[in-house]
Amino acid sequence: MKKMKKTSNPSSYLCALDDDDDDFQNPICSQASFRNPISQKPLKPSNSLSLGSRNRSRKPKDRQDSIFNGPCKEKVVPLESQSQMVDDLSCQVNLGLDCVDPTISCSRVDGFSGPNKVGREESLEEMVMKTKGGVFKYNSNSIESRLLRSVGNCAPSVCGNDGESEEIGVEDECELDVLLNLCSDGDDSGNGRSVDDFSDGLIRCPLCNVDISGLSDELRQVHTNECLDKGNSLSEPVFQNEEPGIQCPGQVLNSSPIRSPRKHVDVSPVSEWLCSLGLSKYEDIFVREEIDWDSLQWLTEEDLFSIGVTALGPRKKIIHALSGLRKENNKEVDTYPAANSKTVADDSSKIAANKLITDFFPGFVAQKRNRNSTPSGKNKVEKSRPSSRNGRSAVKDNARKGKLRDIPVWCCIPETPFRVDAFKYLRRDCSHWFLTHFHLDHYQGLTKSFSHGKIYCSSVTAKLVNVKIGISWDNIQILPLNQKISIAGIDVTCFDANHCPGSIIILFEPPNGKAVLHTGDFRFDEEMTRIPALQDCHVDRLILDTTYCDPQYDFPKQEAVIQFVIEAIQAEVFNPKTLFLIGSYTIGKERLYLEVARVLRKKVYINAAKLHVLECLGIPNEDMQWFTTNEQESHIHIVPMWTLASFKRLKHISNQYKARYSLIVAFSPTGWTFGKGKKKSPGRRSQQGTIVRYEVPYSEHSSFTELQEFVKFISPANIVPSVNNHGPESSDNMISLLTS
DNA sequence: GCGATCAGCT
DNA sequence: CACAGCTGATCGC
Repeated sequence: MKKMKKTSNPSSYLCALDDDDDDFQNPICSQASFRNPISQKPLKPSNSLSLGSRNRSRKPKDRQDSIFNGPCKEKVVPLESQSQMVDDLSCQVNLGLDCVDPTISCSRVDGFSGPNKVGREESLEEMVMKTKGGVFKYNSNSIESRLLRSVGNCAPSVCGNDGESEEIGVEDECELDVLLNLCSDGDDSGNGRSVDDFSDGLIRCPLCNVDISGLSDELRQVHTNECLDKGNSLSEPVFQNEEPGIQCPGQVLNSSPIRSPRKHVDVSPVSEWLCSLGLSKYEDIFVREEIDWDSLQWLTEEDLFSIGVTALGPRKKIIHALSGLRKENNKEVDTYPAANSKTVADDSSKIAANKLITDFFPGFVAQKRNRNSTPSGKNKVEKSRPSSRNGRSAVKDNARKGKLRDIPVWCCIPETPFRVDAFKYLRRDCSHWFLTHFHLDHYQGLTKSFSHGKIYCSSVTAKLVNVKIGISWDNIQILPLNQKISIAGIDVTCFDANHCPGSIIILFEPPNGKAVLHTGDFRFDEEMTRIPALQDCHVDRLILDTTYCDPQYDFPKQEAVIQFVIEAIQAEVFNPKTLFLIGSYTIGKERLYLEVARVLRKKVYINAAKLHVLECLGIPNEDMQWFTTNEQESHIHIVPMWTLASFKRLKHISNQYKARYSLIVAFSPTGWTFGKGKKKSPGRRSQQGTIVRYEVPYSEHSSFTELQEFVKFISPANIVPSVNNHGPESSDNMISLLTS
């Protein structure tokens, strides 16, 4: 495999002292941290730390000075800032390399690996059991364990072709194929004209191929709707190629575009619906009885019995689901007046024909809007909204008209009936919803009323989805790590994304050989390059987490930052009147504070809600012991990130704890610390009175160089940035940065 | 009253 | 500028 770039070049993190007193940097610490290849040299447990055993011998004054001067003092001071530093160095704490004993193996950074580092496969059942029993090991997400388990796991990839074979006949293409290809998401996978084919700069009608570039959005819609109406008269063939969407788990997808003769009754939505209920075995019966979507609604329990669904369980399941369906249909009828039915996509019985016309230009409208919106607009899982002036009424308007928001291209997997992190765009033409991890911007739109099929995610995410949102286990399918499984006839393999607990990277391998790798949010790790499935697979489309797709974001490895935080705390931990605060998200940053606890052998305080969440992560008991919900037991508190965002809030906390603590030291772990104009240090320090805040570049997203490494490793034919993708311009920009 | 959605904010 | 949220207002049921 290729040689990884060393991001922790000591010199790159050295910088001059900040001009601003309030934003003082300690370059000494940064150097100490980055010289230390922590990933190879384990941290030393605190009980054997040499640092004056945590400064017990220091005088009170020294203590005060120490924390205000930065966390760690090194004997060797970089030349450029020595003179400025000297005044501040009032204590001789020697941290950094000197206190690291390379002979002591601290389990740490692979603390997230562990008991599950076993060289065996973990069956789906086992995973479900473990998850349900609350003992699923978080560590099983570790790269090591994952790798071990992946050995021998990955069957020869079906996508190992040269990327040129177009087995789904290009020559068989007809207008309807084109339409269906476009429906599948504007895929550029080769057969048929797709949005990417507009590279001639012209926007063409997907149906008649006439150049409609000169028309406004509205007129394009009108034009294409007219074509659609014409096309509807051929409604029968419209469904001919819809089969991929109705494949059931385990079924082998027929890659030939020429399908077996179709019945006149369209049962595909029914089949899909049955699959979503886990009752695909009754599909044949429904086909035989020619039960289409309409007649489905009228089925009674007696009918079911008479056609052969004799088992009570499935019968009840179907009846229950039908009643929900009817309710929903009534709702839809109310919400979407018949006059607008032409543009209503929310009817599974008309999957293709009634697709929103804007869906035929995936990304286009959204991109255009995004270009008009402020560049600061968060774009993750799309945040394109109409102008804020009358945004709300516009949204309402759209809802009334039955318009659905366009699904961003990075939420769709071409040639599959799958959507990824697309719960904001729920609709009934899809019943396979993948969730890469449990962060709000990825599961937004998912509520306990979800009834759109199955949610596919890791066991940790599954548990959170169940516990925190209230989704029934019936609607959740746990994806095993490093194990190729077949869903709707498409090979799917998941890998640990090294983002937050339960986060996954997903490899989709449709029968056409054009594999799609969706990273979700991820932090690249060299270990990923040793995953056989990723080594062997030719990835046609890489849907990439481009959060930090800018060379300025070249932050250090997590281990280095963890070390920095540990040292910073160590430098002051002797002082019982110091309160340490570490920021975290709902999930995320666990590795940081758990490591702090383990190395310092100090419990950290979390509130009950946080404990509840952590219990879902399958953290081993030996690690759970470091958490306490009794705040008296700890002076290291885990708090939400935004608590640390402003000194105003910190002061509020300070006041609350006036009696107990005279000093607050807060750590805000965020990659943005490395933004423009920010100092390249592992701990940007600022202070107001008795409150000290470190912004530490602890990121759970890939740095720019890591992104480059990953792209080089995957060598995809196409890249689709999933973050900060405001349209072709920004997308192309990011891609050229990555591949330069 | 409750859940969902959204704007504004950090 | 914004990781991944939170808070409060509003809306629909």
